[in-house]
This record gives sequence, structure tokens and C-alpha cells, in this order.
Amino acid sequence: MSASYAPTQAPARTPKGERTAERILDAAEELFAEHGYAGTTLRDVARRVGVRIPSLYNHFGSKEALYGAVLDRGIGPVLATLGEFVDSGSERYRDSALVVARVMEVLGRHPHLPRLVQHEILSGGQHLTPMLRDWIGPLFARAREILEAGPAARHWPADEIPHLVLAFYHVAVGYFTMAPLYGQLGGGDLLDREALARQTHFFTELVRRLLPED
Amino acid sequence: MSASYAPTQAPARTPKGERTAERILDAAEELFAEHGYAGTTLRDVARRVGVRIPSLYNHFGSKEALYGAVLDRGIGPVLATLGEFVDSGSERYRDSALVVARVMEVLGRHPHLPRLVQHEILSGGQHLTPMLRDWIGPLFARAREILEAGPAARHWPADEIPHLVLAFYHVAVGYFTMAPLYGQLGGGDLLDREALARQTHFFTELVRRLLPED
Amino acid sequence: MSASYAPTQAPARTPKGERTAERILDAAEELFAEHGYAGTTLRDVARRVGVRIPSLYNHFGSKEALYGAVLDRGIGPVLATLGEFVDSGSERYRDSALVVARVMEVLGRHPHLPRLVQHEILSGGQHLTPMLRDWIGPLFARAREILEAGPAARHWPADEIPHLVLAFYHVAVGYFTMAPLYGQLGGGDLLDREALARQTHFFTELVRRLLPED
Amino acid sequence: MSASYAPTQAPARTPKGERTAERILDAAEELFAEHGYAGTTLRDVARRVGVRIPSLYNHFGSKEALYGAVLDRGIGPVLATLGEFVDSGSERYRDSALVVARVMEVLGRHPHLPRLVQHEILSGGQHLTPMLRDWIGPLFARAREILEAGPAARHWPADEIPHLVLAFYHVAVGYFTMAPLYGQLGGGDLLDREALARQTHFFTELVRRLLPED
DNA sequence: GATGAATGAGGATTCATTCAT
DNA sequence: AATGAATGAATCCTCATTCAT
Repeated sequence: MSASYAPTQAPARTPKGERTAERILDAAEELFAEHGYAGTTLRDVARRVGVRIPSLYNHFGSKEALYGAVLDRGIGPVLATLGEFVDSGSERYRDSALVVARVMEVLGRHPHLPRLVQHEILSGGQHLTPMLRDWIGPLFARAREILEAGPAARHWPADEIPHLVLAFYHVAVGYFTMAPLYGQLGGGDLLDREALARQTHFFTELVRRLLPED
Repeated sequence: MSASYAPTQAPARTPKGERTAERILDAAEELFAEHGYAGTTLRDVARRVGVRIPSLYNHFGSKEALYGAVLDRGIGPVLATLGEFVDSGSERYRDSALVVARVMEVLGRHPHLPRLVQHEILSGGQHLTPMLRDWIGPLFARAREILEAGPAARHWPADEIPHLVLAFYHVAVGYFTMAPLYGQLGGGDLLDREALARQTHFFTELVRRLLPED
Repeated sequence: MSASYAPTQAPARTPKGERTAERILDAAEELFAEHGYAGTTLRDVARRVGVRIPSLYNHFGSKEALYGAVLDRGIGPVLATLGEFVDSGSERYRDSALVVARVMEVLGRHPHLPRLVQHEILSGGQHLTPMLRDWIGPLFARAREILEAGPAARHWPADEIPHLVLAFYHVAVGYFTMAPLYGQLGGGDLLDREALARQTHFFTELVRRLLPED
Repeated sequence: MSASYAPTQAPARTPKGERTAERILDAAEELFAEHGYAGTTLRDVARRVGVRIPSLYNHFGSKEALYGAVLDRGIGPVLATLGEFVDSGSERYRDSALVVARVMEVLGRHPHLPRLVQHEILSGGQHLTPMLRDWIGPLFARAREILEAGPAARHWPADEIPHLVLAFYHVAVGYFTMAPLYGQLGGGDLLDREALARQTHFFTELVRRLLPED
């Protein structure tokens, strides 16, 4: 079967250069997530990759381009996944528990993305990649529509639905942004398996109480 | 009558120098809130104050000291106010609606503070002024105790109470951090009077549903 | 007489900073004249001034601004002087010998200016300061008018007058641009007193033969 | 018939590699002429050739070597042609009109060469290829001798003959260096057929008036 | 012969800070 | 208290060059 060839061919498909670009993105993602755009230095990125600064320019045209690539690579898939739920709406994902579980799973697998996005949001999204701008608006709009058409309408005044959307967003994302400080203040690691499971359960319960299914 | 004192006292209370320091703090607060520590330049601060850079050093010993002063001045009082609720606990502020209203009022009056703190939190609080470190930990701890001792205990598993505290925190603070981007994406101004009132109402309702008083 | 005060007041009028700016302009003028814009480094300028690179930025906003200032300061007066002749035309400066002598005197006092301008001309004048663009065009135009109205018209076809203007220009300016190489090839110093006097005489004679006064 | 050889020989004479080297020289010639040595980057050259930078090194050992090759290829033939006149002196090229026409023809066919050389001259000829140094000195010397031995001696003082040589040089070369700026200032294209013919005529006349044949 | 990747050296520029005035 | 000038350190970025492929 062809599947057995895959492992052998893989190295051929990822030449040295591509792998370096990937490693740069990895390093940059972590650093941008931790220190934001202004607080991250190409020197830091290069050091973490184990490469000299000018080499970065063989893969990305500028710091800004690197930042954009990080956002695109990291956030694109996440937004896509989230978009799936939102778009398939009342059909496959009618069960809010499923949605919450899926969201937590996706974010838990990419724990710096929320911080990355929060940095952007804090500064008004001046660097927000176009792709992100094109996604985040519609995503919020669609989430709102679904809530307006669903059970939320029976529990919340129409003009507070956007606030509900924002609240869900912040509960979901805030948990991850808080993780480093929380650990540093002695609160334990919010990103370990148990904590994540607890948060998933908690979040599910929270949604259930805010949007009871009668 | 006091009116007659005002003109005379005003200059005495706020001599030119003090007023400059204040203006520097104002400018710095906005800029740090928008761009974070690394993204804010003394040049930016000076320009906004209408003064040359070296003048800043007549009032604050360094960029870091200025940052600390901004955090202290801005966040100290807010934390104090919040601390009041938390500490007086089940007595004066038993009514959660009151707490929410008060929190929203305090944050609404200082809308960049949440962003200021979020920048810190995102980067693991490396600059967090000691005063802030000494406050934020206990604050969370106390909030947790209160919830554990209060009605929350009947509605949530004990080990999820911290998650509940975090959720409240993020709903409260996230609303303000989102304001600039939300407006920029065409969602309207989250900081105008109506929006704030709506959020207050929404937040109150949210708390009520998560912590029903039976 | 007030003239006696001048020496005393001069230091008061030229505070330290202004003098530094002047020294920067001097150094930059020489270097830009020798190596052109691209071939001149701020490091070179700073070294020649005896100052560190960032200090240059206390006086000029950028390399380009410095270059512009050099052109303005150096060439403005020269063009103004030349413009005087040209404009007063057939009146004061009817005598071409006078014009030649004056031009040679002005250029001889600022021997790098011709090279500075030639660098610009070679690259199509991409950096030509606006002031220069506004001068050089009209200057050529006016020179052409004068020649067309004067004796040249009797000696040259109308459509070759522009070529005559260019020829005069190149004879005048080329002499100075050639000086460094000429000396280096063992031809003697074109800028010493005798050589300049010889060139003045030669140039005068050249003009006389090309524009005989009958 | 010779036609039958052509198709076969053409590829042999200009194999792909040689043609690339030629194209590199073409691109470099233009760029060095416009921006000088320091102002020209290998990146620019490569882009104009449609090749990546390292490929340039398959044909020329360094930027400096490329520059030398450009000078050699471009200026060598021109100097050779001029040298012919100069050397054959009073015999074949006694007629100054012929000399002027030939010079204008040669320079008109290689209009960036004058600019290339002027860049060198402006910076004191630091890069002047040895071949160029070996040519330009003797060329000037020989031209001077010829003039000293010819009719010029009757019209000019002996010690001004070098000035006359320089003047001829600058009239000839300056016309071409001025072309881009002249066009840009709205003066028309100095390099089109009519303008060149006019300049040739003008130059001839200029020489005739400075060196009348009695 | 062509090129992707890597890099030492150096380019202009900014930043926080100091000091004399 | 305010500022012009100066500067060490660090910023992003470019350049010419090399080397393995």
C-alpha cells in the first residue's frame, strides 16, 4: 500500500530550507506570543532557531512578513476549525458540549495562539493579517446569528447577544492567556491535562447554564 | 465659602511641576495601554505631553520607573476598590448585582487599565510591579474563598471554583480590552454609555445564572 | 563702528550646536563630493567630524536630509551668484570676460561643489534638492535667452544655442571635477593659484573666440 | 553558401554561458553608468539579467571584477578608436571635422560609457582599471603633443594647451553625461538622431573656431 | 551553469539615558 | 524644571560572498 511509502518519502518532501522556515515560524510564534510584536527581536528569533539573523531574511522578507506568516500559519487553521462549527450551525454541532470540547481541544493544541491574537486585539489589531480581519468579523457575526436563531433568544434580550458572544470568546481565550502568570503566581499549570479537562467541563457547564435547553 | 478658595488653592495643590508629572502619567498610561511596554517609546510619551524627552527624567527616573508609576497610580485604586468588595465579603456586598455594577463602574471610568494589565498578563507579568503581584494573588485567592464559602459551592464542584473566578475576571476585563478592535471592525463603540449599561446588565444576569441565589 | 563688535558677538551667535551642524555639513560636503551619495557612509562623516554617528541625528533627520542640506547650503549661493549675472544680463555683465572671471572665482572658492552637482547629474538628479531643480532649469533657460538675444545669434544657428550653453557649462564645471584625477595622474594641481589663473585666462579667450564681439 | 553556416555557427560562437556573461555585462554597464560603483548592487544586476545573485559568480569572480570587466569591454574599444586618431596624428585625421565626427559616432553608439568614466573621474579614479590608467594618461599626453605641434600652437599659449585638451574632452563627454537630466528637465532627448547630429555639427564648428586652419 | 541557504560585515536609524546649560 | 547635544547599545535590514546541491 502506498501508505507504507509515505515515511520514506517524507524527507524528500521537506528539504532543508523548508524545515528551517518551519523552525523559524515555530520560534517566532512562541516569542511573538510571549512578548508581542514590538517586544520580540529578530535576534531572539535567530538565537532560538540557532541561526544568524540574516538567514531569517532568506525565508521571510521582513519582521513584519514573518509576523504575518506566523499569524497566517497558526491562526488560519484554528479559525477554519472554529468556522466549521459556526457554519455547520444547528446541524452537526447542535450539541453545545461538543462545540466546547472541540474548541478547547483545538486551543489546547496550540496554546500560544490565543496569546498571539490577544496581543493584536490589545493594540487594536494594527498588524492583523488581512486573512484574520476577513475571518474574525464574519466569525463573530455568524456566532451571533446562530445564537439569535437558537435557544439564546429565549434567554437573553436581542441586543445583549453580542455581549454573550464576547463573553464566550473571553472565557475561552482568557483561560489560555492567563496560563503563564497563573503558574508563576503559584496557581498550578493551567495547561496540563487535568486542568484542561476541568476547564472543558467547567466551560461546558457554563454554557449549559447560560443557554439551557429547557 | 469654598468657592472662593478654589482658585487660590488649585495652583497651590497642583504646582506646575506636579501637573507635568500628572500629564506624563496620563500620556504614558494611554500609550502603555495601547502598545505595551516595549511598544511604547519615551519619544511618543514626550510628544504627547508636549515636552522634550529629557524632561521626563525630571519626574521619573527611568522608563521602567514611569511604567511602574503608571501601574501604581492607575491600578492601585482599582485593586483597592475591588479588594474592598472582596474583603467585606458576604456582608456589605452580598448582593452580586451590586458588585458587578461597582466593578463595571470602576473599570468604565478607567478604560485603559484593563488593557494595561492584560499586556502584563500576556507576557507573564515580568514587569508586574511588586505592589501588583502582592495584590493580584491574594485578590484571586480571596475571591475564591468567598465563592467557596458562598452559594457557588452548591452549584460548582470545589475544584472548578478557580475556573469560575477566572471566567468572571475575563468576562469583566475582556470586554474592555476588546473595545478598540470591536469598534474598528464596525461593531460600534463598546465604551459609550449605552453599551456599558448593557454590559452591566448582561454581566449581572450572567452572574445570577451562574450563581443562583435559590 | 559696529564692525568692531562683530568678533566679540560671533561666539554668542554661534552656540556649540550650530557649530557642530556646520562641521557636519563641511565633512559631508567633502565626502559626498568625493564618493557620491551611495558611496558616502554616515560613519565616514561622523569620523571626520570627530563625533559618534547618533549625534548626526541631533542635527539632521536622516542621511538624505543631510545630503539635501549640503546641496542647499553649498549650491544655493553659487547658483544665486550665477543667477545674478544671468539675470542682470546685458547690462552690468555685458563683458563676457567679467562673467568668466566671476564664475571661476566662485567655483574656485568652492571646489567640491561642481563634483557634488556632477554626481547628481550623472544619476539623473534623483536626489536633486527641489531648490536645485527650481534653479538649474531656469538658469539654463535664461542663459540661452541671453545668448539668443546677444552676439551668439550672429555666430551660431538658433537650434545650436542650447549646445553652446551646455558646452560652456561643461568647460567651466569639468575643469573642477577633473582636478583630483589630473593630479593623481601626474598632471599637477589644477586648483592651485597659477592653474586657476591660467584656466580663467583660457576660458575667457575661449568665450571670446566663440562669441566674438566683432 | 555562407548562409548555411550561420545557423550552425551562431550557437557555437555564443553558447548559452557566454551569452549570459554578455547579458550580465550589459546590465552592469547600464547600472554602473547610472548609479556608480557604490550605488549599484549585485542584486540589481541579477534582477535585470533575470538570474539569481550567485549565478553572477559563475561568470565574474567579484563585484569588483565585474566592474573591471565592464570598463574593459566598454572603454577599451573606445579608447582604442580614439587612440587611433591621436596616434595617426597629422596624417589620416588631419581634418578635425573627421575626428569630431568619429568621436561623436563612437560615443553615440555607447552612450553610457562617458557616464561610467565620469563616475570614476569624480571619485579620483580609485577603481580605474589599470588598462584605463595606462590609456588615459598617454591619450591626454599625445593629444597635447599633437595640438602643440599643430595649428593650436599658433592660437594658444603653450601652457594653456592642456586646458584646451581638457576643454575638448569635457565638451565631448559632458554632452552625454548630461543627457538623462536634460531630458528629465524637459529639454528633450539629447541622444536622439537629430540632437546628436546637431551636437556633431556644433562641436565641429567649435573646434574650427578654436583651431582655425588659417 | 544555476541556485537556495547561510553568514560576517556593515548600512541607516532608534532608543534610553546622561550631562551641561 | 526644561532642553540641546552626545552617546552606547541595539534595532531592522542589506550587501557581497561562499558553499553544497
